[in-house]
Amino acid sequence: MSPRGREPLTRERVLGAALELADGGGFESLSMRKVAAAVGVEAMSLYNHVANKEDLLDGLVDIVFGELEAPEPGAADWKDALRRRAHSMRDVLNRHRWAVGLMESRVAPGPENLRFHNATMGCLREAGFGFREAVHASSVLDAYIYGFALQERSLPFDTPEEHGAVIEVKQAAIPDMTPFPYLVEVMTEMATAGYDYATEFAFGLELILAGLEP
Amino acid sequence: MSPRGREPLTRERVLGAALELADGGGFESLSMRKVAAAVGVEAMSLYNHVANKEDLLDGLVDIVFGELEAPEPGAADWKDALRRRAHSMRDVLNRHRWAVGLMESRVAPGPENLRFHNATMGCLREAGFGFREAVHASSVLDAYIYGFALQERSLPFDTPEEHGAVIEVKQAAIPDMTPFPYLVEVMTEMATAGYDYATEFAFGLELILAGLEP
DNA sequence: TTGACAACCTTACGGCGTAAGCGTACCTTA
DNA sequence: TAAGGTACGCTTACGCCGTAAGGTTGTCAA
Repeated sequence: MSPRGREPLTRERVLGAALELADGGGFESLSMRKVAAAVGVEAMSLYNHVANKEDLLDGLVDIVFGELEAPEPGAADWKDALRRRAHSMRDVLNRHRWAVGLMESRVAPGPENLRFHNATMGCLREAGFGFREAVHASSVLDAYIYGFALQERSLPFDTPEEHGAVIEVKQAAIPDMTPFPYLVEVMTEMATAGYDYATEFAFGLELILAGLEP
Repeated sequence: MSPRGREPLTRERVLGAALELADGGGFESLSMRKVAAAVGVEAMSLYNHVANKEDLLDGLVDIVFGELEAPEPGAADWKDALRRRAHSMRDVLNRHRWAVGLMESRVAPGPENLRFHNATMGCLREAGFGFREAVHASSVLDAYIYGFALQERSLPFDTPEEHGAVIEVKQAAIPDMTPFPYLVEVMTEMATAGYDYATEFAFGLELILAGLEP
């Protein structure tokens, strides 16, 4: 039980506060001191619940893995299962943009990580993919999904209006665009017609799914 | 001219030293003080040649863009031009693994960045792709390439022998793998047969290229 | 000769991750 | 009830980090 009435600090509370700070946009400035302040404690007290900052990040990444919709091994429509898996990953990675580069780079994979990858391989194997083919399929899908999330993360605007404004600023900052006529075309076209990431994502995803067969 | 005979420090020398440190594996611990020491100067002296650390990173990223093989607008075989572009990107991103997450996230794109993207769009437009289709094509290709590089970067081994060793360690660290039979299959299979990134990359690339037509 | 300027310097500030060790409230066992 | 152990919070301190402020010095143009 907790001393002095305050409800007890746990690893879950620490990770929850860190997740909130990271999602709030302050991932690159996320620090042990700020997490500690968010849970009303001094920095060093966190070390009773996480081994170090790396361990804290491992915990965050596994929470994100837990939010992903794992495909069901043995699903009737394996292609649709993979489609829904992909859209789930894009949604989740957009909620937690800081996580994009970290998902597959943890040395110590957490339980949700294992669960998710096991389900993906299971779905492919049960759909009739051979072992090598299943690895190929998950590799190309994940590369595309993470790569798309990476590109989507790096654009500093969300609405089409912001989009246009940013492009104008960028164009103004570059002294002479005449050597790059094809880029000028992209920028003017996008400034007027906007850009829809969801459509773009679906295009590439369907292209890849169409090329996959057991 | 330089005082005291020592050849003058330039932005290029600063970026060169920083690139060497980053490629040497110390990107996450790259600091202004270390770059300064590498060029025989105090940290604050760097600020005569770069605005700040962000500007230094912008410079590094543009150097990497400069190493990429840009496709030629109007190439006879546009598909092969894109294929060579993709392999060039994988090669370069493997030489500069720290750059993977940074390439498309710079607020201020450098001249080599502009040159490369202009060439890519030009190659697609001249191959007969409509404007929207060209954007689709470059989006799916780049997402795949960057995503693949991201996954390749995060694996902490290079040779098949190291690969096996790492897998054994990982498997030993996880208490009970029985809930994840499909993962066990992957790990044992890979430990014996190894894993070839080049083949894996080519598989996905050809799948995507096969699905692209003007 | 003078004065401006560029390039390198020292100093200092606030923030970082975390090692070391202290204090106190609680639980177990005698 | 008393004694000892343990869990969990705390303070302090170290060596890093990026960079603001401003000093020094060697080289030029006027």
